[in-house]
Parts: sequence; C-alpha cells; structure tokens
Amino acid sequence: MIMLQIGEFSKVCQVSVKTLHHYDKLGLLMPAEVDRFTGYRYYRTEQIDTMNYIQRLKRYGFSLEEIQHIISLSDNRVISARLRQQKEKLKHEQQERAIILNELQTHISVFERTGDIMTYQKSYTIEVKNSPAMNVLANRAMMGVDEFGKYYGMLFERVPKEQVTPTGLNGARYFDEEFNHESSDVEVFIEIKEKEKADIILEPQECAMTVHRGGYSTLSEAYGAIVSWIIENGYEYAGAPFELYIKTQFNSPSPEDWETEVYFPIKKK
Amino acid sequence: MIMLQIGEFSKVCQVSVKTLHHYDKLGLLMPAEVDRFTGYRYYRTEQIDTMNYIQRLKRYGFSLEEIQHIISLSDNRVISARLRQQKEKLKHEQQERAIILNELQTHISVFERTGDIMTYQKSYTIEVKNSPAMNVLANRAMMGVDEFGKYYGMLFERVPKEQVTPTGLNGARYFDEEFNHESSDVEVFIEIKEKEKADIILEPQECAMTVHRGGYSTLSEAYGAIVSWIIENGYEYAGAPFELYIKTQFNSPSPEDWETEVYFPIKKK
DNA sequence: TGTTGACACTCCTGTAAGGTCAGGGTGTAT
DNA sequence: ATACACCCTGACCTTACAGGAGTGTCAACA
Repeated sequence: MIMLQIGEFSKVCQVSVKTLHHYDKLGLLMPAEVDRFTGYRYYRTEQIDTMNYIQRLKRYGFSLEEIQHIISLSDNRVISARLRQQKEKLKHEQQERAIILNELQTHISVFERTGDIMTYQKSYTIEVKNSPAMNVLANRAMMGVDEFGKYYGMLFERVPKEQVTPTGLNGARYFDEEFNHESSDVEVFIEIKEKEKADIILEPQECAMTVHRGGYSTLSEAYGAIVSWIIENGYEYAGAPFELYIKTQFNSPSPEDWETEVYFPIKKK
Repeated sequence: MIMLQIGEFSKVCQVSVKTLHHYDKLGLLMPAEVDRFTGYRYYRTEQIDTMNYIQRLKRYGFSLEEIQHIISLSDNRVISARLRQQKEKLKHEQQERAIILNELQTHISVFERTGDIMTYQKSYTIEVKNSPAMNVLANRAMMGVDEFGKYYGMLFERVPKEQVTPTGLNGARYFDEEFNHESSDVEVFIEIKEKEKADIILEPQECAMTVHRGGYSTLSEAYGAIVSWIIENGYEYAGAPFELYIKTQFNSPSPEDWETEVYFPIKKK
C-alpha cells in the first residue's frame, strides 16, 4: 500500500501542511494512518479525491463545518437541495455586489467632479411637511429585511379577495427604535382606494421628510440625515418613521434610479 | 451643543454599540467627548456623516485599517486612485465568482444526472505518451498566477522584433515542487516555427498526461489525478510538469469550454 | 429618600480558517 | 558524526466585531 507523507500529499493537493493539520484536528479529513510513535501522518492516494471534493465545496462557499456535514450525507436528494440552495445564495450575493460596484462607480465619478468625498452621501434635502393621508392594507410582524417580499405577497393576495384597488404606493413603518436587519417590528402596507375596506387609515402628520435615491443599503444615511436635522432644529420624534417606495426595481433595474421617501413624524419641543 | 449618547448614536447610524466601542478603541471614530468620571461617550451629530462614510467604505470592501488610512488622506488624487483600484479589485472578484457559480451549476447538473458527486471531478483519463517536440520562446521567473499575462506579454513583444512565427500554442512549466499561488518558479513559453530562433527546444519525453476541461481554479484536481496515477502505476517523476493551453478565454468566454493539457514527465521505477 | 429600569462602562472570551513562530523529534545521506 | 530535510505539538496572531459577566450612572417614580 502506497502512503504519502503529509508534505507530498500537501503538494499534490496544493494545500498547505497547516491546512492538513487543521482538517485532521477537525476530523474533516484524517490521514489513513498515523504512526503511533512518531505521530507522522500518512495519506492514501484515494484521499486526493476527497481533498479535491473538499476544496471544491470550499470554493462554492461552504464552511468547513457544512462541508463535513455534506460529506456525511448519503441521500442524494438532500445533497442536491443543499447545492441548489447554495447556488441561490451565491447568485444573491453576486447581485448585491453588483449593486455595490455600481455605487462605488457613481461615488468615484461624483467625487472626481466635486472634489468632495462626502457630497455623494450628504446631499439630502430635509423638508417639513404633512405626510399624505392613506388608506392601507397592513401587515405588522417581526421580520427581517429579506422577508419584506413575503409579507407584501400576503397583502397582494388579499387584493382580489377583498376587491380593493391598490394605488401602487407601498411602504413600511418601523416600530423598533433600533433597526435590526434580521428582525425588527415592521409594518408593511399598500395603499388602496377604498377607505371603508382599509385596515388602517393613516392620517396626515407633521413630518421631517427626505427622498433617498439609490439602493437600500444606503438608506441609513437618509435616516442619519433626518435625525441630525431633527436634533439640530429643536424637534423631537412623534411616532414611528416610515418609508414610501416611489421608484423600485419594478420601475428600473438599476438601483441608482430607485427613489424612497423617508418620513419621520415630529413635533416642536 | 447637542450631544448623542452612544445608544442613540448607534440607532441613528444603524450600527451596534459594540461596533462603536470597537471603533473607539481602534481610533477610527472617537466620540467628540468622553465624560472623565463616568467614561460615557458623547457623539456630535456631524459624526453621523463620518460614520456613514466609514460604513460606505466598508461596503466597498476596505478593511477598517485601510478606512482609517483613507480618511486621513488629504490628497484627492490619492483617494481617487485608491477607490479606482478597489473598483478593479471588486470587478475581478465578481468575475471569479461568476466562474465559480457556473462551475457549481455544472456540478449540480452532472450530479443529478449521474447520482455521483465525484463524477464531475474525477473523470480524468490519464494517458502515457510522448510530449510534443516544441521550439519555444521562454521566460522563466518567480511569479504569481496573476502575473502570467504580463510575462506572456513580454514574450509576444519579441515576436515582431525577432521575426518569429508563433504557432498559437502556449504553455507553462513549473519548477517548484510545491505550487504557490503568489510566487512560484515558473517558465511561460510560446511555441514558434523557427527552430534556430528558439530559446529552448523541448524534446519529446515520456509523460503521463491528461486534459483538464474548465477554469483554472480546478487545475489542481488534474494534478492530483495524474500524481495518484503515477504513484499507483509504479512510475516516478522525471522532470518539471507543464501545461499547454489548448482552448482559453480567447477561444470561448465561458470557462467550462477551456481545455488545458497537463504533462508530467515520468520514468519507470 | 430609596428603588427600579434603562442605559452605560470595562474586561474577557469566542468566532473561521488557517499563518507564523518556537522548540524539539525523525530519517537519510554524506 | 553531522548536516539537512522533514515531521510533530502547542501557543499565539489575524478580522470585525458579538456575547456575557460584573459593575456603575441617571432620571423617574413611589
């Protein structure tokens, strides 16, 4: 039986000896034999395949722990499902990064035109105005940002059933003081024409408001701008802030065209 | 002067208090004032902008250390250059990931067709044959994989000067036993017709050889397959292995169409 | 004036996937 | 006998924080 010392095995697989030590300790890939006296590790040539498989899964973005789990699976359908899921995750990440890349691109050109690195992000104009009156179907729950779509879906399912007419204006209210990406107390809503069929009638209210242009990853900048305006102008909060999605992915594929109105109910101190 | 306590500042900026502690310790974003007796941190509203800027740079993929450095820069040209460089890096990463995604896609479909997770990667047919005789222009140096293009460029520059005729066949030889992605002793070469003008004349040699189909991130699997074949069939190494790039990005934009021949000089033990 | 609850502080440990020593044993060739 | 390549373990380092323990601060309410 031909056995490879760790150094040779590491060269063949093109991974470091340290990595092999690490995998051994984790139990992810253990040498076929270990000399009881010297502790020397010996690998079999078949283990090269396993190693390649591991490296492959690593490239696919699995953690070592997940890899260990996947390797232990025997049901092909489960493995397949897991791979497909990972594929969706990678796709999603690709999209996110494409958006960031676009933002960086825009940032660079604005910066080179204005000479001010901050211009791009602090160009919010804050207005004081009454929020619009709206009759809405609403759905309040603890949810993460990724689940917005799901909750909107639930609202739109009610449209034909309850014979209401959406105006096309959608939004969300945030009831938690602190915003958490994974889970916050959020109410998503869609405006409808029929006042009598509405879940909630949102009355006009004095608000500090601004328009955020661009993808949602930078929305917190709009919030920051409003909040500092509120503080500096001697107002205070008077309710849950909300957003209206004016232009979204349904209007334009590129995030820099999107528009979101951010409203913060306020009152004079 | 209005000051924000850490909790409020964290909500406005949508970062955790922990993060603010962390940035304070690093000196990346220090509170405008710290109570000398209680240690309480107080932030100014202007610092919201700075925080947004930091978060932005973070999204662009800079490390906190780099961000600290960038913020300290005053020369706009330097900042601009740094942003552009980062943009290129992100672009490059996007491409790499697109390739991986493609690979995963292929892997899934092969797996679902064959029911064997390994099929996709271990389908190398090893042949014993003589490597082709070649007259080549060559360039040997310590280089990283990312620099291959540069060294090929240097070779192709010589083509008109030295009036040689490339056949279109290119390759690389690896002189280091252990392959290192950042720096290895590599010789890149291009085949030419004119024997008398060649830097090196590669003589035919008995080799274990296989064809690798797909992107270069999985080339080590081909090496693994050959090496285990060599060991199991009682041969041993007899020189530096090399690759011939048969189909590359110039033939097809999608990596799954690429073809690389891998040769390992061998002799019977 | 005492207590409660929200908020703040510091310090310690942990994460993922190894890298980088330090200190020492093993095996073969000269 | 010694050089040199190769192997071992164990401890600490990296990034960007998160979590928790134990303790202090502050304003409001009884």
